[in-house]
Amino acid sequence: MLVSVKQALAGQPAVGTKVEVRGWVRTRRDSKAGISFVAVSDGGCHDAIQLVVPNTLPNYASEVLHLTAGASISSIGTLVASQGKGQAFEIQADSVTVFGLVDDPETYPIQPKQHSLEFLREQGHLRPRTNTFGAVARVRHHAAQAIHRFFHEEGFFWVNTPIITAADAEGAGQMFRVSTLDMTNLPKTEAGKIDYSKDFFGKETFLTVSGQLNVEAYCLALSKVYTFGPTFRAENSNTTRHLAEFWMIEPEIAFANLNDDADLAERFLKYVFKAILNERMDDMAFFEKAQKGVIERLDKFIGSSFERIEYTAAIEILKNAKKKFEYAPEWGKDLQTEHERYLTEEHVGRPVVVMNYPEQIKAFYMRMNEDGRTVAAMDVLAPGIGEIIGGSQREERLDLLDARMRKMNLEPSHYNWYRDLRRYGSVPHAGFGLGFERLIVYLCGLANIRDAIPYPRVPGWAQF
RNA sequence: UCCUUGAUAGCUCAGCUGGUAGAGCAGGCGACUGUUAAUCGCCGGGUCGUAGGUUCGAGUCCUACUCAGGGAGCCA
Repeated sequence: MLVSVKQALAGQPAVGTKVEVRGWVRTRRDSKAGISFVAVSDGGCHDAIQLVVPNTLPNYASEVLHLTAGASISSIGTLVASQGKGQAFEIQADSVTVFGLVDDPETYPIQPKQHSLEFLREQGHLRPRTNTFGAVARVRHHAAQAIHRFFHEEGFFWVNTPIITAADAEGAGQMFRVSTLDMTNLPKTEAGKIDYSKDFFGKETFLTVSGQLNVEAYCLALSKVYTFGPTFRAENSNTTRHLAEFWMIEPEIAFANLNDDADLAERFLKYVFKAILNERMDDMAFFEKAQKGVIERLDKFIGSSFERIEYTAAIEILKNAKKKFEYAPEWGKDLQTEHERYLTEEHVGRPVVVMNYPEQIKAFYMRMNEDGRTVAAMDVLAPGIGEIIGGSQREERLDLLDARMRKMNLEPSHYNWYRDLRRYGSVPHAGFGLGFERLIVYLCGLANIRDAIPYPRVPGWAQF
């Protein structure tokens, strides 16, 4: 019977049964005792199963001895308890069928050795065969499943907001243009500008930078909703934390305030972290070897309650801190990464929610507080990474929303459908945004976000 | 975009005050072995990122460019 490598490693279905496994060779070791040991991985779990291949097989000399890392095979044999150390079970092979050998083993990029992550980024089509990227892919899948499961269990509906949009959701952020116009022969208006009425949608269109505004409309109908999909930013950011194409999770809850939002963020993160520790301990153990403390970090995160601090209080804490900062903390300015790390790592030593920021540094849709100078915004800061979630209570009062838009030089009439939501049965509501890849970076202890997504897109790089 | 570091064999790297290139791994061959990214021996493998310049002579010094890493800003 056909079994997965994962099953075989667990001795399933039972020692003594004839099983078939299929996968890719990791290593081959020959013994003159008349056998070869072939480690085979099918990617379904971290470890490879060991095949014990006797030299009596008809294709032993012609094929088995030419197996190198990356070759694809299937093998039928008997599942047995291993005589060697290092694995509990192995397969005593009766046959080995080769699907594809490696053309030129010397230049096959994925060798049984440590590769640099930079090198592997240039091998985007082969890097999923490595331990690291196999593990990242599996953790990513389980995280995505846990996220959907969390929201589903809490009564949320998944809303698929559009990828192609006409407006800039936050009035900030460079967008990728979507157009079918002939770039070598652009239609012009009488004023000499590009005539987008001739374009596919009859107007200027872009790839979305956030699904938030769209999902708010569904929130004010279905009460609890979330988005989980791709997002695009054309910023020229060359950092370990930015991608031009990334996946974002944005829940939105009606009849809720900022405290409800922070509660949701806390339940959400703990649920997902718990799921990964329960479901992917094999891969987490592997990451632990590369980055000591990643498991403990998640354990502590799950076990601690989030500290909540007012922005104004946070500034005071930073001003009174003995630590010297490169940028002096000052009320009215955004917290620097060094400030965020200090608050969460040194001052409280567990996750922190900073709440109620000065209005001038936050987006137009965030709700004005009673004090008239702060808005109901929050950032969740985590030890070891800093900001992991940003959210807010939304401004549900039309007059105040319009006032803030004008203050930020946005034309309210361009947002009429969004303003309608405040005219017809408006309610207090709140939500937050989370970059999925940043979550993966944190879970796996990765250093660069380009390794948290299968095919990273960043300025100057769109290979594969 | 700014600052900074780097680019030498398929991969990871060494190569001093300039004197025309080395190791480990991988690959091939052999030895040995129920082996664990095995071990040992031998062999093949390089336009030193690109283009100029200085010099009798450049991997090494200078200039420009390209690409990459790290940091910053922006943010998720």
